[in-house]
Amino acid sequence: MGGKTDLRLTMDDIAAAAGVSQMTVSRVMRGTGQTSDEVRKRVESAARSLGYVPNRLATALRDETAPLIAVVLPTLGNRVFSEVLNGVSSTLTDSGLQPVFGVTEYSAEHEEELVRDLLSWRPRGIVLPGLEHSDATRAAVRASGVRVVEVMDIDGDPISVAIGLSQIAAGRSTALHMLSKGYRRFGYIGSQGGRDLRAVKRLDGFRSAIREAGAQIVSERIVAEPSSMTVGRNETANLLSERNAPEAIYYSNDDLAAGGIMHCLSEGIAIPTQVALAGFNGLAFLEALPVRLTTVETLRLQMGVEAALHLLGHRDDPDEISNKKVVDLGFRLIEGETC
Amino acid sequence: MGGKTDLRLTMDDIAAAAGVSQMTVSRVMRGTGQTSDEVRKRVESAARSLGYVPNRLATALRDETAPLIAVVLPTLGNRVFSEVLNGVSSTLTDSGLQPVFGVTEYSAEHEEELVRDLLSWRPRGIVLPGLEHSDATRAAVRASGVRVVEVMDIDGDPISVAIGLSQIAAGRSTALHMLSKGYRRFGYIGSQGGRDLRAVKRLDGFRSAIREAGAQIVSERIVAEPSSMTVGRNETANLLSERNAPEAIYYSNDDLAAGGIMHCLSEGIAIPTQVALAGFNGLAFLEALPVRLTTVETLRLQMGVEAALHLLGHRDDPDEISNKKVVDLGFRLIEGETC
DNA sequence: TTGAAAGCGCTAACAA
DNA sequence: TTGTTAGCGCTTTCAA
Repeated sequence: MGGKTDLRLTMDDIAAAAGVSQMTVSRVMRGTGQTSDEVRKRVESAARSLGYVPNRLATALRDETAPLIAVVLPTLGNRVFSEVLNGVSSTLTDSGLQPVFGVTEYSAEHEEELVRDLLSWRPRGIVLPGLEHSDATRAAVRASGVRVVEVMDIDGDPISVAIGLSQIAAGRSTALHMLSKGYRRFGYIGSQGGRDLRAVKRLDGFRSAIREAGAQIVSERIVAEPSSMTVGRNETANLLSERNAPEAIYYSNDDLAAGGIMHCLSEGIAIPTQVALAGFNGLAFLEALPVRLTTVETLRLQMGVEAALHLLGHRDDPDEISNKKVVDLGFRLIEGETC
Repeated sequence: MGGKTDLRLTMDDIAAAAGVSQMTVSRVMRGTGQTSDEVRKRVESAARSLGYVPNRLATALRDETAPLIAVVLPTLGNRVFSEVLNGVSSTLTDSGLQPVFGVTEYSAEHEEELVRDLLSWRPRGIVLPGLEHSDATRAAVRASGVRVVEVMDIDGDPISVAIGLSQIAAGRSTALHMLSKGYRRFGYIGSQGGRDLRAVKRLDGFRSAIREAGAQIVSERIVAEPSSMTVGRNETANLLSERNAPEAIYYSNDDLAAGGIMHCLSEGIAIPTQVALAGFNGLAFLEALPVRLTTVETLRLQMGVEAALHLLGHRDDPDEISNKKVVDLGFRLIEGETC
């Protein structure tokens, strides 16, 4: 009971300074129960002057859950995921919850470990990217009993709630649009070495529609690197220099497609007459390009927002029987000048 | 002491299943102390089969500190900060620490509240953006005793460790380059309504060099919105349509400047003969543009990495006497084709 | 090599 | 209106 030498202040310190019990400090801090104005003022001024910061670890331990929302992201290198994170984060402001996050770099093993790590914080909820997870990951989430939302994709069987769009339908839709413009010979440019499973689904949807129409994909280039405008530009150059080059190119996302536009602008290649292009995501910067890209608009920010609202309990819970729910935010094909 | 109905497993549950004491489970989990192979195996298999997930809240409460690194960001809407976050996050992988973060939206009051919230997790360290913080924020950080790193800027007095670059020098350096090319009448385009204090410092540095040379800034346009290519494109159009339009434009960052390039490409305005442009940051996507922007390269990812390493204790501690340290990562003027 | 006791800082429940 | 007690799940200390 000697003098406190630690920097960390506890409610006991404030209690001593204010001449009340520690429990009274707790009540004043939380504004619960009845406390006389007199005492409240004494406690508040003691807390302020000593610079008391509550210890949420203790509260969380007591409550058996921490005011945290865990967010798993494939990468921070792609705007798309920082937009989802932004949606979660901004929705959490003023809710008293904090986001904790980790990045998998598109690896299922990393995801498994990361999910375990994040769950050990006893978060109020967890946001996962996509619907493909290892059995162990699924089991860990289920066993934890925390609310889960899987974002981005709805083509598959969610653990509980999925919020996103049909990636397959988005790919098909792009194909149908391009086919309607009369293109028959297609190229595809992707990145991440095929580890982005949503991109794979889009390509599947795209490919099936192309085949059904009797048209063909003459070349698919999927590089190992992350996507970027530079990669898109270089791969477009490579693709167009192949003999038997395609009339139209489908890119796995807007960054790559914008790189394609840049290549054409630099080389004086006419769009869409010499080559047609289509992207995916509808990123804001496309508006500023000299040529408007045809793309599929997705609602990344809103996915984060809706996910957070679900985890906060401001949305309907999953259906009682199946314990599952799918929220299709849809997509919109935006016809630009590139096909 | 009845049967456990909760989903949450504790070491007691594992202990019961393995027929040992809870303390033995703790030892096995952490791999400390001596445990017989026999017992270790029993405990490990019980933990695995029951799906035990440790409760870090309890450990953290006991340890008086949580294995967390708190990160404060002005916004997630700007690539620059997600790159810093990425640097922190990737450096933390395999260190056993998790990033928790929050966004201030460039508001000092939000920052104050956010910092208090984050400190209540008893993190191992905290990363703050820039050197300008309210007295209360500074006091809270100091009182908490956690390690702090301030990133992005080194023009000022750090709380402890600052890692970044001289924003003022970066602005001056750009001005000197443009002056050396013979431009005398300048324009400036910024965003965030002047709330981005690093941008303000760059402009100060730019302005002083321009004045010293006897040249002038004929127009400054600072919009309230966040920066984007679209804003840059529109504001460039506005600036160039003013009578008495400038010969050269300095933008507060690359997104805005890239928008300027797009405007010129679309309108057939020759760069740099009709108008010269310069940006700031050296973002990767610039490489893909048809016209290479003259800009100042900064090391966002590295700032995050260095900040995390400091907080992990893998870098020198601040000087014993002053308790402060400044790490100047510098910047590099990249001469493109725009001035 | 294993176990029992105490306590980290907080809050629910009960008592005064 | 205020205070006391017990305990959240771990780990440190001491004992067996």
